[in-house]
This record gives sequence, C-alpha cells and structure tokens, in this order.
Amino acid sequence: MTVAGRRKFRREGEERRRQDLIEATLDCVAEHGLQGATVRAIASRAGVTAGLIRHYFPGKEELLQASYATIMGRMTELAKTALATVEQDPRRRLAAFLEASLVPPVIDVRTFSIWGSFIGRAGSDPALGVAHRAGYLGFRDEVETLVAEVFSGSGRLASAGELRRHAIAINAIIDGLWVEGCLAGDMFENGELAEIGIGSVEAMLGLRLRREELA
Amino acid sequence: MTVAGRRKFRREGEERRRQDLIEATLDCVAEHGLQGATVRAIASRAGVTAGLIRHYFPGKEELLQASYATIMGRMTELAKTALATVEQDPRRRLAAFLEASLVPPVIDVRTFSIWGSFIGRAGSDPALGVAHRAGYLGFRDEVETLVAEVFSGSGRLASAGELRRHAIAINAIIDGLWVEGCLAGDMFENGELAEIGIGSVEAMLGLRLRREELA
DNA sequence: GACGTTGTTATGCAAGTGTATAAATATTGG
DNA sequence: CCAATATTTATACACTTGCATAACAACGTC
Repeated sequence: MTVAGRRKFRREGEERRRQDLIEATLDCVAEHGLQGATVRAIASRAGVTAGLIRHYFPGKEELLQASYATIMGRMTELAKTALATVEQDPRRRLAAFLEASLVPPVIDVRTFSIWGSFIGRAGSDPALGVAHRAGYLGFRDEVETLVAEVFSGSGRLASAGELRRHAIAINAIIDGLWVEGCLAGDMFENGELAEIGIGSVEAMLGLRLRREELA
Repeated sequence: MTVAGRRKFRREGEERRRQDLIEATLDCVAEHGLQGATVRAIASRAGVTAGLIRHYFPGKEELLQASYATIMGRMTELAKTALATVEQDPRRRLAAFLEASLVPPVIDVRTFSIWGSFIGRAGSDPALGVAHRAGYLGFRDEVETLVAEVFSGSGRLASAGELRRHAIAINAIIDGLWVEGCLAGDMFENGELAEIGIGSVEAMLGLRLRREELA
C-alpha cells in the first residue's frame, strides 16, 4: 500500500499562471459551455489544484471575465493583422479583410463555442453586454473606415448615412458567414465563404475589389 | 405560530403542464443562461415543485432538448408565416420575408439569449449540432426557393451554384443583421435593419424587390 | 358520497459547487 | 546550507445540484 504523499509542484511566473488558467477556462467553456467551467475542471486542465485559482483571481467570476476579454481581444487582433500586412489599394485591403475574417483561424469552432456561450448572456449580464457592444462597434468602425477609403479611392461620394449603412451590412454579412462557417464548416468548399463574402460586398458596393485574374 | 400545511395545487392537463415547464425553462435560460436553468428554478417559475419535472420528462436533459426544439420551431414558424400572408410577386415575397426576419418579434433579445445559450454548445453537443444544422438548412432552402422564384419571375437564368451562393449570402446577411438587432436594437432606427437588409439583397441580386414609392 | 387513480408535493440523498483556511513545499537571498 | 516568503496543495464547509422515493390530495367514476 502506498502512502499518498503531497503532490509535487513547480512555481510558475505570475503572468504565465494567469494565462494558463485563462486558457484552461476557455477550453472548458468551449467543450461544455459555462456550466463546464467549474473551478475544479479548470484547475485540473491547467494542471493545478482548485484552490490556486483564488490565489490569482478574486473569484471564479473574475476569471471568466478575464477569459472573455482574452478571447475577444484575440479575435479582433486577428482581423486587424489582416489590415496591417496588406498593400495600399483600399479595395484590396477590404478584400483581404473579408478574406481573413472568413477563413481559419478566425473561422473556428472552438472560438465560436466560446463566443456563443458568453454572448448568450450578453443580453442579461450588463458587463458582458457593454463588452460585446464595444467590440462590435470597434469592428464596425474598422469596416466603415475601409469602405470610406474604398469610396474616396474610387472617386465616389458617399454620405455619412450611406457609409454607416454599408458598414452595418458588410459587418452583418461577415458575422453571418462566420457563424455558418464555424458551425458547419464542412458544408462549404475551401475558401467558398470568403469568395461569397467578397462577391456579395462587391455587388453591394457596385465595384470590384479584386483584380480580375482569369479574364 | 403557523403550522405549514401542504401546498394546495391544481391538476393541469398534460400538454398544458409540459408547455408551461418548457416556457419556464426558456425564461430561465434567457435570463441566466443554461446555468440558470436548474430544476428548482424552472419549477419555481412554472409554479410547481421540482419533483414534477421528472413526472413529465425523463430528466432535465430532455426538458432542455424539448425547449430548444420549441424555440427553434417558433422562430422558423414566424419566418414562414411571412411567406403565407403575402401576394404572389416573388420579389415582394422575398422582401416581405426579409422584412419579417428583421423586425420584432423575430428580432428579440430574449429569443437571442436562448439561441446563444444553446448554440454555444452546438459545436460539442452532437444532438444540438444536428438540430441546428437541420434548422439552418431548412431556412436556407426556403431562401433558395425564394431566390429561384424571383429569378424565374424576372426572366433571368441562374445556375444551381449561383442559386446556392445567393442563398448562402442572403441567409448570412439575415443572420448577421438579426444578431446585431437583437444585441443592440437601440442602436438602430425603427425598421432600419429591414431597410438595410432589403437594400443589400437588392444590390446582390441586381434588381429591385419593392415597388418604388416616392419616385 | 366513498373510492381508486395519478398528478403533485415534500423530503432525503449523494455528488458537485464556490470559497475559506491551514499546512506544506518550492524558490530566493543571504 | 539556512531562513524567509509566498506559491501551491490539501482539507473542510455550507450550499446547490439532479434525482429517487414516499406521502398526499385533487379529480373522475361508481
């Protein structure tokens, strides 16, 4: 018979542990929703014991909020990097932005599961609500700026209202295609969603965003 | 001192009780997510005691599934009634369908909260996954049929692939605008989302869906 | 009006929940 | 190598969870 000794452990850096706990939380939420994110499940996945959570966060609620902020930041960051790496022509910048938003790793079931689990409570939980709204408006502003650049770059005029409507519509089509792609990615060919997204925006704006390749 | 007697009660019809329990479940989910849908909370809201749930459902899981099926059916039903009540011109049928999908009661925070809470688990829970996929495909088929009618009614030809892409895009824009409207309805004017949705689809299809009113 | 059926309540239970606290050990500085 | 520190574990506790069971009472039937 073995006498169970006290478990060995290593002291990790503070930031590292926080990040591990957040990642473990996101894993739990992705797999079993908010219900699955119990302190014990999170700790187990992070390779520590439950009590440690309260050493890094005031309570479970704060850990969840930090996790939500992390996943949101990660998503918007991915979309923005698509803007940074691309050439100047506003139309191709917009196309690249659309493309990036509609292929992996932005299209991703895990991310979507987490998003859905949190967003379901954004209507009733005020903190989540404002967090979402801020993220949404930030994203839409990004789109609106892009559209404005496309218009001015093409020598077309658009009122503020028109810009706003275009931004709302483009944002909606990104969101809608994103949801569909995450939930049923296997129903679409590779790159099909991006193709559809770009084509739709071209039709909506009444101009081509890509250079014609095979014409 | 009052001796607490046994609680008075009435025997309700079987179908009525089931429906009450489901509605109570949806209320709980809407307000506090799946975590808030405990047997005791549900029972309390339905005005019964917890044990009764197990008299009508094998377990909590089945009650949740029945609730999900109910809310999904209600949503698709609302969209379909918009089709039944409207004139024959395919273009105006499509416009009415879009309009109906983008104003209350389809645009509704409560419905959205429930949808989000369940959909977050559609990626990991197979039962929810197939349920969603069925609902999504049904909705998209509806859209595709409408688009096909619009095309043939306007004397235009479209390949199956084109129809499919249009249906996917239109479905996406409905979904996206729906999400935005539910989560931040106060950021949009009355009917603005429907306006944007119809306008976008008009641009995508390259034809007008409404009769010009002020021209 | 008494009776049996069964919808409904009340109570109990084992497992799981978040949190509080104390003990233990890994790590750092001397 | 030793002492100080605070990260980490371990344990306990009050509470909630879903579910099982038994008592009860509302309703239909004779």
